[in-house]
Amino acid sequence: MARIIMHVDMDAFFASVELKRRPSLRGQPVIVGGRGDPARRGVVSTATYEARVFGIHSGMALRTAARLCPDAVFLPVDFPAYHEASARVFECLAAVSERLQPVGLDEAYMDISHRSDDPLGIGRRLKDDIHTATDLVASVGIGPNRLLAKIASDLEKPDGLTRLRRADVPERVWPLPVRTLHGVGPRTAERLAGLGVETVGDLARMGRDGLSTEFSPRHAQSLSDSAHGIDERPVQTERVRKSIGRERTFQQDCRSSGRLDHEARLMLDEVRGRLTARQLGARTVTVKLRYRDFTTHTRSQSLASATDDHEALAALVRQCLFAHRLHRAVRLLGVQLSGLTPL
DNA sequence: TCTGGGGTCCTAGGACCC
DNA sequence: TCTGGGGTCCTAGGACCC
Repeated sequence: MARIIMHVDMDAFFASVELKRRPSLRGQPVIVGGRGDPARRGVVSTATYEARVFGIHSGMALRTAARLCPDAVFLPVDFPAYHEASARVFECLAAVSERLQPVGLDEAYMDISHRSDDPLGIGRRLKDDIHTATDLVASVGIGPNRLLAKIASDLEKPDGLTRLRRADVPERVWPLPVRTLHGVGPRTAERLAGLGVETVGDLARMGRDGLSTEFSPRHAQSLSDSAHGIDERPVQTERVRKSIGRERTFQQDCRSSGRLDHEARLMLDEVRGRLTARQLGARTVTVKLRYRDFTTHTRSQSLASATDDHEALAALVRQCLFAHRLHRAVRLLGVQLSGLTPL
């Protein structure tokens, strides 16, 4: 039986939640990110469509955003509020299909192959339900797989409802830039541009063999498949967490190894709290350091078996930190636990 | 002094074992 | 003394996503 996948994506989610409690800001360029202070280090999480007109997009430095749009209203991220809104959205989604894969707070894939009613009708009712429950607007994409469902949900954003069939790919997907494809980031797009590939259609014409000069066999195959709208990844209803970590960018780069040692210890305390809350032990500790020039180095140490023994983990953190031999100012410090096992 | 913080997956080399 | 492959684990780094 042919699969039918639905992708639901909330429109400007964080910013829309903020506008609900600050209606006076409607119609203005609003940027949610970091501490809401463009003078401090941080990036844009979400911007309203009024702000996007100025070229502002998520991931952009707050400072840069303030330069592009000096009149924008900057707000700090408030995860508890977004979690609450997200929970109500997911109640609506769960009513449509229990084959549900959340992607962050504001996105999900659903497998609706088992439903016999019209997929577009399901999508329309779902959008209505979400709007009634939360006063928020969602875009819905429907396709034969996750890849095309996701592209479809983006096609008519905001407030979109779009279905893409495999047969629509040449006409509707091939003209789009390669960056449209999930898994093609800035680096891959750059390498593709070097091959003269700008659009998804260019990519399809290049084929797996044309790509294999530049990419690994697996990567070439998956790029070629994506360009043809082929994607067999199932909707994954449950996933096992593989790592837990905490990282922090300093407002001013840190040169003190004593301070780093102290901060690393605090981070470990916090991460370990989440570890024990989930009744997990960890086997591997990774310490990450990022410098001013944005080079990043990691150091890992493993134990023979998973533990939640604080002193043992703290000793590993110290070893990793020492191995880095700090002699440069540190911009970011991170502590991550992996090799997670139920205790 | 442009570039957060939470993650996932892939690759590649070396160690080690059979 | 010189020579295989295959498999798995560990570590480091890179790309990507929301």
